[in-house]
Amino acid sequence: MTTEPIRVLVVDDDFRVARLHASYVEATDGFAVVGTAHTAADALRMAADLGPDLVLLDEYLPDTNGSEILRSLGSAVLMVSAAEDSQVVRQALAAGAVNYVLKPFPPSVLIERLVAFARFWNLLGAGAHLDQTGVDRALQALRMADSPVATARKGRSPVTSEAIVEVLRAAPDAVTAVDVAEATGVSRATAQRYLSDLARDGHVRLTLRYGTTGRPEHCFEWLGG
Amino acid sequence: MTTEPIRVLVVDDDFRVARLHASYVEATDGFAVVGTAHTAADALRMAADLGPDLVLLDEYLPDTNGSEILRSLGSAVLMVSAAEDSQVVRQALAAGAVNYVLKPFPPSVLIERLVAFARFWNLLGAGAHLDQTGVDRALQALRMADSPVATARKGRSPVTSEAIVEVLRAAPDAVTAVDVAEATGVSRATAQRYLSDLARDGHVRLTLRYGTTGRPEHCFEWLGG
DNA sequence: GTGGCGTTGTGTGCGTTGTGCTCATGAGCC
DNA sequence: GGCTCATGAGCACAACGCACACAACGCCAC
Repeated sequence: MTTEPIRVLVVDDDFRVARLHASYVEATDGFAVVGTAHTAADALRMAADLGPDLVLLDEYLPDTNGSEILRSLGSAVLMVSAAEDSQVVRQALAAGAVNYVLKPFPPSVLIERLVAFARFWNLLGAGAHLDQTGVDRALQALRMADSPVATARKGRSPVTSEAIVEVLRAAPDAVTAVDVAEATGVSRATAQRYLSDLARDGHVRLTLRYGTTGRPEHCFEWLGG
Repeated sequence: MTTEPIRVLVVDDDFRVARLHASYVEATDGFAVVGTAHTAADALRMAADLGPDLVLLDEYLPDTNGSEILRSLGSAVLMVSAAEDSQVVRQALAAGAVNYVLKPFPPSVLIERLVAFARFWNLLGAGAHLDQTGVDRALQALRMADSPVATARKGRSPVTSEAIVEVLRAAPDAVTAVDVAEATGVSRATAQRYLSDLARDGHVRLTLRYGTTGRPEHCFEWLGG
């Protein structure tokens, strides 16, 4: 699992912010910061010199906008910006940013997305032949962090969500809704509500237990993240 | 909800394939084909002239590779390619392709992803301010079509259907209902229910094995798609 | 050759069991 | 004190396995 680290170039006009982001990257398993830039010109030069796998790019730079140089960097780009205008976001994502993080953000938001990117990167790094399913799995891994587990979805409580995820993490293998209900103390119906959310967002793998008569029971397995 | 259509440029070296893909695009609500190109040079020129919102790009072009011009097109790119090498796929996705469809594919695969792209596009087109949740929702919409939800028929489970298709894909040649039942864990009756559905919809080829006494056994062979 | 018979796998009604939805209730938050 | 919102109970139905009727072959006697 431990292949060579993903080489990251951090770009932000504010050198303190850049240092902060770099520290987040360094703190994430499988990542290494290879450089830091504060202007678009520097970013382009360093990207060409260092050939990073990923660039953390700010939208607001002193010489030009981040989205202007996005295509010229020659590597994957994760936008980190305070630009909330949807046109700007759409432009950046259409131009090829793999993700878009709005400043300010807690460290976990960036780290989770880095982890997701790493999983995506490694899934496609095996060098083997792929089918459509393999491509889709990789893309889904990339999007896994986009719906945080402690989500603020309608009718769902972050506390309960956290408790259920904790049970799934601790479980050695697949568990049923009833197992989760008993372990957390919530009712079966509530456990199923949260578990089906997690399955829909791809955080857990859903399998069915056959063999007994009656409708098959759902088994949930945590997929990390 | 019906804003102006998404303008698409179709690029494929084979003009028949390009025409086919263009017909898929035209058949999808909210999309309009603004041009067709067969070489990388043409694609670049037409992209600059027409300013499409989305480019359907083939990897294999007579003058250069699709991923080479991916960054220079100035619009969102959906890769349509037969290149199964994971390095190529990773390169293209890192360079900014919003999706990657492996040829050959049934029309539904492309159309579903186009619809997903339209949802993504419109979610970010409102022009309003966004928060992180809004960005994530848009990205999630883009990935919605990537998990092929197999069946919506009454009394059939998508999960079971997926499991059975997986066995059929993995099988080197034709398998019987009992083989599928043992491999997945479902009963023979259930396996036969799903297999006969697949056969009726034309996803598997059904052959009969004679020679032994008794009723001939059905053998199922995956047909791709 | 042909019709009856045994054999083997297929298809379907039925009971069973778990899921997901709706609605009313109790816990927080102004 | 009214409001929202997550939870639990109850219920409709979804999706299995089981068992049996039936279908489609090979075999053999005539």
